[in-house]
Amino acid sequence: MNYKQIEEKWQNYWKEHKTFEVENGGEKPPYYILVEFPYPSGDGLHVGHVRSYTAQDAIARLKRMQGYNVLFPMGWDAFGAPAEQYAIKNHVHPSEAVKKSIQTFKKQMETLGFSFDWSREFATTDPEYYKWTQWQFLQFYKHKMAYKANIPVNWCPKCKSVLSNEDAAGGVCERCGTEVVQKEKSQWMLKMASYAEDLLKGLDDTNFAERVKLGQINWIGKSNGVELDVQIVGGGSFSVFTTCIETIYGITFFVIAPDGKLIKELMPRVENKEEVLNYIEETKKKSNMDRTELNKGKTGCEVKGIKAINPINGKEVPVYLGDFVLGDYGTGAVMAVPSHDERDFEYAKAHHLEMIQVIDGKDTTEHAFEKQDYLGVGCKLINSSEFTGLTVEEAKKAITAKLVDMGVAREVSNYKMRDWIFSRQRFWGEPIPMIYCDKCGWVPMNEEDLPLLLPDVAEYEPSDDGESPLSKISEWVNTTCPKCGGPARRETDTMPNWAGSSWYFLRFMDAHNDKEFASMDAMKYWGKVDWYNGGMEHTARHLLYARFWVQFLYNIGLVPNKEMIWTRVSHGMVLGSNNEKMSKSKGNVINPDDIVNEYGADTLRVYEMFMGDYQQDAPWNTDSLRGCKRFIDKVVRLKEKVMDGNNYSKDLESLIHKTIKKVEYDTYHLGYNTAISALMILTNAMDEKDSITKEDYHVLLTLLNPYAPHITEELNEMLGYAPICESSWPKYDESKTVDSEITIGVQVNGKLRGEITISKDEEKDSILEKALNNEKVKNFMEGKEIVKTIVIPNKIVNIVIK
RNA sequence: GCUCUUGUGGCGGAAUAGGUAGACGCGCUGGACUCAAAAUCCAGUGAUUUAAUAUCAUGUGGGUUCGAGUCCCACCAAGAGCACCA
Repeated sequence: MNYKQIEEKWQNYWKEHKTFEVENGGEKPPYYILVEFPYPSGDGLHVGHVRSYTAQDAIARLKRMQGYNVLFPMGWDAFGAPAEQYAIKNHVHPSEAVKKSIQTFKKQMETLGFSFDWSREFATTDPEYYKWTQWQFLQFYKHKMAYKANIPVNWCPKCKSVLSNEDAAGGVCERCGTEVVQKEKSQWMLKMASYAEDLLKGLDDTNFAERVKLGQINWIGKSNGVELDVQIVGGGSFSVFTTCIETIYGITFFVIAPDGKLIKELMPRVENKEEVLNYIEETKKKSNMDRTELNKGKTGCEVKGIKAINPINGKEVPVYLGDFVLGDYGTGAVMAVPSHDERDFEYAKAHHLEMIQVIDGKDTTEHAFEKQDYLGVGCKLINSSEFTGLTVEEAKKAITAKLVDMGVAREVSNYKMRDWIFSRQRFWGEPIPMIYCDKCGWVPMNEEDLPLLLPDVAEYEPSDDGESPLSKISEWVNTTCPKCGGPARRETDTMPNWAGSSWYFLRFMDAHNDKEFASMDAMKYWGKVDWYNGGMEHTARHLLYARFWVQFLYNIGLVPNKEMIWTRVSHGMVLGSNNEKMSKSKGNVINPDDIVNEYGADTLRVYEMFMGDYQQDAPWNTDSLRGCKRFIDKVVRLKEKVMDGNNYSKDLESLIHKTIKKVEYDTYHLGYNTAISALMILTNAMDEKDSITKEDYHVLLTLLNPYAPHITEELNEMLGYAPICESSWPKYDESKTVDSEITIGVQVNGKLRGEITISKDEEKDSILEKALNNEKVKNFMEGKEIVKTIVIPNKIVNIVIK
C-alpha cells in the first residue's frame, strides 16, 4: 500500500469535489465547529495543532455523515511580535514573512487531510479583514467604551523598547539583561471592567466545560465587600475596599500605592520626602507580579506627617507606602489589620507596628487569624466597642449598616478584572484609526476611509522614546483632521493581537462580505459557534476578550446573540518524549511533516487521538505511534478475509452495534482515545475470524473514517462502495448492544472471591442462590454466619459474614 | 503568593451514577515462521509467594460505606495560567 499516493489521491478528490465547502442555508441543520486559528509562525505546524485539529475534524466528519451542514473553517491570526522581529532582522515587510508561513501551514494542513472549508479562509492581516477590526474599534470609541489613560509599561532603557511581562521576567530585559523600569505611557483602553457582571452572568448561557467557566470566573474575580471612605488629618481623603469589614477595629495602619495618585497629592505635606521618593523609585523597577507576591510584600516606608482616621472610632493611625498595593488597581489603598491578615501581619512585624486582635478564637502572636479560619465557625468579636460579643457574621452586617448610615461606606462588588489596555508600541498590528488634532483633540477617522493601511516600508526599528515604529514614518503620521481639516497626526500605536481574534469566528460565517463585517442573516443562520476548541492557555483571556467584544456588538445591535459561543473545550499539550514542553532549545521537537512522510497522515492522526486523555498533556512516544501504524496495517490486511455478504456476521453483530454506539458517543464526549480503543477491539475480533462479510468490513471502515479518512476511503472504494464522505453514519440497534448473559463478581466481606454467570435482569433470589452455591465462595463461608447479603442486579453480590 | 489541573503497572492510559482495578496500546520475556532479518502470528507480563493458593496494591494519612481509583477531611508532589508570548 502506498500511503502517500492514497492520501494525495483523496485530498485531491475532496478538493475537486468541494466536499467540505458549505453554503449558508439549505435543508440540513447547521452546525459550526471551530478550532482556534493558529499564529503562522516560521516554525511551521506543531504536533500540538494536529491533536486538536484532528479531534475537531473527526467531529466534523461524523456530523456531516449524520446529515448536518457543517461549517469547519480555518484562517490565520497573523499579527504579532515574531513576524516583526523577523522583519527587523531581515529587512523584509512582515506581510511577506507571514505570507510564506501561511503557505507552509496550509500545505501541512492539507497533507493531514483536515476537512476545512478553505473557501472562507482569511488572515487577520488582510486589509479586507482588519478594515472591520478598525471599524469595530471606532464603534467602541463612539459608544464611549474607548478612552486614553496613563499606564505603566515595562521599559528597557537599553533596547529602548516596551517589553511584555514575559520578556521582563525577573526584572531584567530578556534580550540584553538590562534592568527593566516601569514607564508611564498614554494608552488606549477599552472599558472591559464595566462588563464584568455581564460577562459573569453570560456564562449561564454557555455550555463551556466546567474548568473553562471556572477560569473565566476567577479572572473576573468578583468579591462582595464594603468601600470605606477614610479622612486624612488636616484635610483630604481616600477610599479602601475590604471584604472583612468586621475587622475594622483592628486597623492599625493604612497602606497606599507608591505609584498611585494619592501619594502625589500628599507630597507637599510629607516630612520624609527623600525616603518616600526613593521608595517610589525602587517600586518602578518591579513588575506587578513581583510586587504582589506574598513573600515579597514587606518592603515600604512610613509616610511621615500623614495620619489617617479610622471612621468607626476616630482613631488616628499611620499611613505607609507598600509596593504590594497597586496604583492602577482598586482604590490604590488598603486598610491593614495585622492580626487578621497574614500579609498585613508580616508587614507589621517588619515595620514594628501595633496589632489589635478583634476576633476571638486563636492566638495571633505568631500568625494572623484569617477569614478562611474564623468565618462560619461562630467566632465572636473582641476589642470592638459596641460590637464586641457579636458573631463575625452578625458584626459584618451591623458594622456595615452603621457605616452606611454614617455616610462613609457603601456595599459594593469589586472585580479583579481591569480595563483592557488596547495599545501596543509595535509596527505589526492593526493601526488604531484615531487622529490627534491640536484644535479638536482625538478625532476618529471617517468610517468610509477605512482600512487605514500599514505603510509599505521595510524598517521597523523601535524609536528611542518608546513610541511605536510607526511614529518615525512621518509621511504616514502626518495627515489632516477629519473634523476641521487642519494639520493633524495619526495615532501610532497599534492594536494587540487579541483584537483580530476577538471576532474572527463571526467573519467565518460570512467571510467575503464587503458591506459589513458579517451580515445579520448569516449570523442568524449559523447561530452560535456550536463547538469551539482551543488551548487551555486561552480559556481565560482570549475567550474573555472575545466574549466582551461580542457582548458589546450585541448591545449596539450588530450580532444576534449576547453569547456567540456555545460549547468550549480545551485540549492538553503534546509534550516532548522527555515530558517537557517541546522547544528548539531542548531538542525535543517533533515535526509533523517527518511523521507524515514516514508513517502517513492517518497514522499520525490516529496516534494523536489515541495517545491519552484529550484534556491532559501527553508526552510524545514514537513507539506508540508505530503501534497505531500496526493497527492501520491490520485493518488493511483484513481486506483479504472479506467474503460477499450484505449483513453483519452473526457472531460480530453485537460487538458491531456496541462499537457504533461507543465511537459515536466517545467522539462527541472528548473520548477519542477510547473510541480508537473500541475500533481496535472490533478489528481484533474480525482478525480472529477466518472470514468476514463485506458489510462487516464496510462498517469498520466507516467508523474509522473520521479518524483515518484516507486509507478508509481507499479500502472502501476497493469494495465498490460510494465514498464514505458522501455516505451516512451507520445506525445502531440499542437492543443489540445489550448482552443477555453477564458475568458478575461475588464478594465475601467486600473481597472478590468468585464469579457467576447470570442472565440479564435475573431475579435477586436466583442470583443469590447461584452466588451461595459457588464453590470458591462456599470455601470462604465455611463455619461462618451470614450477617447480610447485598445483591445489585447485573453488577455484584456481596455476602457479609461473621 | 493567588487560581486551576494532575498523581493508577516498566510506559501512555481504561474504569458511564460508589460495584470484578489495570480495557486498548507500547515495552519486555519466551516460542512459531525464516538461511537470516524485517514483517506477521502464538503465549506470558502489577508486586510478594512453593505450582493451584494467599496477601498487598490507584501519591501519603485518616473517615463514610456491605463495598472507595471514584465521596469527605488533612497533607505531600508535579505541571499550567497570572493581564504586552500567541
